[in-house]
Amino acid sequence: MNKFKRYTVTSALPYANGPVHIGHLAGVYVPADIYARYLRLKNQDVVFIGGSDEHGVPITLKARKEGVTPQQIVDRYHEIIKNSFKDFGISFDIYSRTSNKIHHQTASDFFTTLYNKGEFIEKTSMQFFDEAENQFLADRYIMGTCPKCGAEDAYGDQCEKCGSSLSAEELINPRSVISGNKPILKETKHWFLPLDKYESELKQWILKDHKDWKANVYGQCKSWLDSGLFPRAVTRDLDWGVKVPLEEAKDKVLYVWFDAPIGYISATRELTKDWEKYWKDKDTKLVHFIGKDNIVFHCIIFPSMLRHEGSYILPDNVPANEFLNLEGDKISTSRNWAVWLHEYLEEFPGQQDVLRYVLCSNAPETKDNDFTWKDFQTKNNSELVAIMGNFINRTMVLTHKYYNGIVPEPFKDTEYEKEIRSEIKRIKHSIEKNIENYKFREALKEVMNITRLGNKYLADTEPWKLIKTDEDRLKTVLYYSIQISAISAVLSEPFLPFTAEKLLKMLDIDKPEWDKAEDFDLIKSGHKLNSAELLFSLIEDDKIEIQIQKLLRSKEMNELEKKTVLPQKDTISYDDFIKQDIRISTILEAEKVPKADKLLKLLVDTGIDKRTIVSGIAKYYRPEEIIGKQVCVLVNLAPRNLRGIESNGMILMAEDKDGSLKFISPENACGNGSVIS
RNA sequence: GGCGAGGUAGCUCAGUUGGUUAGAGCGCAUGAUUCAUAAUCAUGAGGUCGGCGGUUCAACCCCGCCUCUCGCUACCA
Repeated sequence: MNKFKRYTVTSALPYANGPVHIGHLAGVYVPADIYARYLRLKNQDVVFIGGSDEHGVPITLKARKEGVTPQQIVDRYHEIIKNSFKDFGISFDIYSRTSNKIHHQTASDFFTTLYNKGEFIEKTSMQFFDEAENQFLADRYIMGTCPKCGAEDAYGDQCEKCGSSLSAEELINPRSVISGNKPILKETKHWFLPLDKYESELKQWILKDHKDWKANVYGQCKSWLDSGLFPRAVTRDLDWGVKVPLEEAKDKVLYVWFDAPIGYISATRELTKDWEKYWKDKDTKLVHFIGKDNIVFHCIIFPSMLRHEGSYILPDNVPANEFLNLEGDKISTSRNWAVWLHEYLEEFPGQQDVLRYVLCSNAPETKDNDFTWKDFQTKNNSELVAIMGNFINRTMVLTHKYYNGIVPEPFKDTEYEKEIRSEIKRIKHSIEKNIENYKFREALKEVMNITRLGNKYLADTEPWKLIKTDEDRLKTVLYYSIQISAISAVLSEPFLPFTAEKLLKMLDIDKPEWDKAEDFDLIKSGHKLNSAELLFSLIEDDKIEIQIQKLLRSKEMNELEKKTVLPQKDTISYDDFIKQDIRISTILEAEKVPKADKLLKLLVDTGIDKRTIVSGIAKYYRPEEIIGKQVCVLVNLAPRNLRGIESNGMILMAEDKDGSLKFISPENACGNGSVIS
């Protein structure tokens, strides 16, 4: 680890449109914090950077919906996020935000440098423009009728009714979300980062030079690189964000993914005048902690920006984690299926380390993992309390009972003490090696092995018997137990900072350096220990039950949500209705469309003719079970090519709230071609 | 369908360049123990290492096919 003179550690910027939950913590902030705390204990020069990502369209939409400004939205969540991180002990050297002036300046300068070097390519295209509001409309700002399902409230990028991804030009009767007016198409110019040109250097840098990256990270990069990169727009027609520093683009802002990672740099600038050595010196090790959804930005796009700006170093590693699930289901903000950090801090006051411990020991380092409250309780009660808390308590109580809390003078080491010394040394090196390789789960296990070793030591030497038989031996055993306690305070600090602090206070010593934590003289003989307190407390069933009930309520709310029906559509005339020609038809043949997950190719007898229809029902019906079934078919729908097969009509389906589809069939057999009206 | 990551004891996970009886923690069972928040310590039960085939003297590890989970992506009217 001596290859580098200093470290720049960044953690993904949380998006300031909601609070932080355990998924964010387990994936990014807990590991990043452990890493940063460890480096500090090793007396390394380290900056640990965080901040809120405050730009982008979703924030402007949320603001509009609530009738407030985007700034008010981000102010609100920035405060919540920042405070909860602080209370949770995430030890940022700075937690900044991208709506800061210094960030706007930094991002703007960054763009200018790339612009002046001629890195960008410029492209002009037609985009929707709201004349009344005098602004271009992002895809999310346009609504219209979905060309695929006819839903009237499809967005410019996606129809939420049918799930199709769309481009704004496809919408029928597009309207501006802002004014309701019909937008016009207007020419607009944008700047693109030519990732395609960087392909070969990226291949060299990642695929050849960084085989050491985690399998999931390396694999995903390889996948992107192998399938070919394309230029990516770095500007948008919006008014919330960092203004593009060009006269001809004064109504445009930088695309949020372009400005957000620059936020790491801005925050460092805000932190120290010396910021450049953390970003531009070859002797600095840059590490980005992120979740797997961010791999492409941090491994491909941001490094390309850094490299071509010219003066920056590239990340040495990007240890991305997978996702954490909650009680078997995906964590979801919109479904309120989450454990929110700010709520945890209120409901489990003073128990930050329990959550830190559970999230680290079960961190999704190699694959998605599951957080359950039962597991949370077990890990607290039978690991933190029973192993670590218990050993400390035993040591404290014995010392107070036999020597009034005064650390005794050791008599003579036996083979056992020599073993203890070498085992502690091994554990310490193992923790170091694992942290340096981003294996925090394994490192934490070794931390627990320290007090596990202590418990065994006490059981084997039986100091409660020695008091009657061999006091010299007793003094040695207690001395060693106290040293083990002090060592565990140091080596557990990155993982359990609150506990470490409490323990040091009990032992009444200052925080020693990491490298001293293999010497057995952190506390001198004759030193007086403070009174014993419990490091951890048992968590009873009722406390866990409350949390489980809380989640069940979320589930019930979601069920209720499912039962709410869509509002009635606008009134239509009878003439509108009878334009649709719906007939009873019988399915004659059915087969899966190759290379498509959802499609079945059907031959149906409509009474009028026998025709082919392609339908997206493969997830709900198997071909063989639907042959002979009577269904309703919209027969006069314009034909459409799907996967190269012409589909002549549409099978009418009932769609449940969970998205599952069911046929509409006549109660009794009915002649093919019967009209439905 | 394509790509990526996974599928190892009841649960959560390790398994280094293929080499004799596959490991850990928790949980479980039995025994020991009392300094300790019934916590601790010892011992043990429990796995055809997702399935099939191949390479090899030898495969959890390499190759092929299949299957399940997660993510990205394509296809639903």
